Amino acid sequence: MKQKKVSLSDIAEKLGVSKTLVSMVLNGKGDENGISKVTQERVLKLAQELNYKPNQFARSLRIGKSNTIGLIVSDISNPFYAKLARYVEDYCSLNQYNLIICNSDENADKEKKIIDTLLEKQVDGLIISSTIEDIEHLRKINNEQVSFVLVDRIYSSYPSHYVVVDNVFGAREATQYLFENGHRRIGCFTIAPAHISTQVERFTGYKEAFDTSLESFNDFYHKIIPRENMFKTIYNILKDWTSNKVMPTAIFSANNQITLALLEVCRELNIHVPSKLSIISFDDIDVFRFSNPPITAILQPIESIAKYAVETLLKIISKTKANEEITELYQVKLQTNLILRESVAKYNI
Amino acid sequence: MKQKKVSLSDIAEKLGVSKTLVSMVLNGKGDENGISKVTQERVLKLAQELNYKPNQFARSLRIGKSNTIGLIVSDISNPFYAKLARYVEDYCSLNQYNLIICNSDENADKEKKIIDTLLEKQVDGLIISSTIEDIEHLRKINNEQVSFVLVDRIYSSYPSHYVVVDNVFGAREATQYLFENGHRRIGCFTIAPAHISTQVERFTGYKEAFDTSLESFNDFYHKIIPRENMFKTIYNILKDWTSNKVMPTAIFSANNQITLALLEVCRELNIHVPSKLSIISFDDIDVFRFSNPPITAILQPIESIAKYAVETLLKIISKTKANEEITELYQVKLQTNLILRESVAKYNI
DNA sequence: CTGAAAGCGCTTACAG
DNA sequence: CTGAAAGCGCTTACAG
Repeated sequence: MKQKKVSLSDIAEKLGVSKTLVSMVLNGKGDENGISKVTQERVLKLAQELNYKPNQFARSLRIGKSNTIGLIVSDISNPFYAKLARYVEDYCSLNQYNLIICNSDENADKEKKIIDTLLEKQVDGLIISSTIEDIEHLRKINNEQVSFVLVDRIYSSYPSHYVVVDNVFGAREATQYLFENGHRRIGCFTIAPAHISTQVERFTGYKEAFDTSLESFNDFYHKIIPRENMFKTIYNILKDWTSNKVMPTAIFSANNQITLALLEVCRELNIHVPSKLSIISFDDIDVFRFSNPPITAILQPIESIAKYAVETLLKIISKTKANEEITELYQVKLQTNLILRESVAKYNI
Repeated sequence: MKQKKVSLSDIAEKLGVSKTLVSMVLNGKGDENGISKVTQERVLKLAQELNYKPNQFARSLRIGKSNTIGLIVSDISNPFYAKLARYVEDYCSLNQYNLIICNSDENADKEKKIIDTLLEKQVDGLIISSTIEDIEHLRKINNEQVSFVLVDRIYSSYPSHYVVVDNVFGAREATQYLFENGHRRIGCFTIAPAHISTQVERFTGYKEAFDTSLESFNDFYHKIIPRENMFKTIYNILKDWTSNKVMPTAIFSANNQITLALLEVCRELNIHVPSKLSIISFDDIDVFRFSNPPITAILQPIESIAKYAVETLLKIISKTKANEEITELYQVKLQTNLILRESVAKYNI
């Protein structure tokens, strides 16, 4: 049988003092309120003995602050988000904040529900890698109670605080690298849903590389891969390209999950990487270091993303609590790094 | 500027009814309390309009239940725990529970602090992959307020609810597979700290395989790898074995992180896998499907672990709340599956 | 059918 | 130096 939890009044009663006093002492405000050392000692000692743990609900209810923030990502088991979540957690606990992590599964309705639940839980703020297309909803959140900062994905048409990576730059650099290695027929795979900013921007970067390389561009080689049946979809695309003798010599993959599926398809179809097909991928996950061949990839500074996101959010939260007007928008854009490995071959020019 | 949150009394006031009534209607208890349909409609409508969100702190404080559970793992960015967390999250939300995930970093003190924080947050229960060696602390938790179930790791000397995998079986089957392929000099790498039950059990399974194969066993080939400097440690071990001409022909690795480091070392030392060294690993992570060569691995049924853990915990919680005596211990042990790939070669007998 | 009141466990002005 | 009282936003016996 569980024992009853001990509360402030339990301590106060046993000591014959008031709850006020106990509360002050336990919150380190004993000195500033001139509570005698002796009394403080007694309180501390008994709290220790009884293994007293303040009820955070009561506390939060009273002071109107939960010291909790929520993180919403599409899928925590995706290595990119797993790492991101880990670092966000780290920076939260560094600042005495708790974190609640939620998965939206790339489903806008689910994300909206999650936001509602999180608001009911009175989180002080939100870090969101949003999948919602409808900007109105974000506006609604903003008008409501919480501060939030967007990570990873943003809405170009809606100004907000955000911490992202320069996807255009990263994608362009990668595609240019393919050009430098002699490739001209370069495919681009992005992942559905197509409106997600990362995918839009990476496609833009890919496209821009054609301009800087003075190559004419058409989007024949751009394919949007649905999340379900990635393997099958890619399989059919490659089959189609080969049989029509228009197989590209290189593919820029804008998402790590797509790259994994692409690698499997290549294995299945006996398309050797990189001699028959060069591959370059966004995100640098563990698999790419160990795969055959190791994959040339665009590394995102995940820890920095997490750090800036948490710091920005906490800054906004404290300003809001202090009733300060927030005039500026905190917008951080970080650089990517191209990690050269062995999945890109020179194409004979 | 954020608008003030709307509360029950706001609604009650505007409608000229009591908070009681509003609360009842919003909790779906309108009918059973015989609130007229019309009134119910009005309440529901206004709540909707005002975008009312019940304050869960107040609610939880009042009813003494948070509908939140905590999950403690060593590192959420380890793919095994990332997947586990994902599934636990799924089963939680399926049951209207929220989840708080924390990382202990294999640090017992940190884990204890996390447990305290979680208790202050009034979680209804805990799912723990514990790194604490000192059983007394667990006993303390048990005597306190929360129900908990252990996952992944257990304490053989301390009876508790748990959901684990049959590590002995998995390790034995894997090692036997090496024997069947002609190997006799078989190494075993476990990860520190050595007291963790998974590592102990996997070593036991490895050892048992020698018995069933009628081979004499000595622990010369068993090495405990510290978490820091895995690469360097393994590097030195392999160097040492080769120069002393006692290099094993196969290694059973009891942890996926070790396997990754081992793979890197082999690459560095030009030890070809599997022709020079066969490798078999616990945990089946993405990398193993794509690595060169693909790694033969022991698959844990992560989703089932999560499912049973959540279900068990919720069962215990509801019994406790109902003041029922919990007489039996819920202990689930699940089977592993050996996934055959290409990292084990036949050793000429 | 509906409401007044108590209470969950805290913190914080205010008073002495 | 210390305490009584109010109040955060809910739910729930209880009364009518």
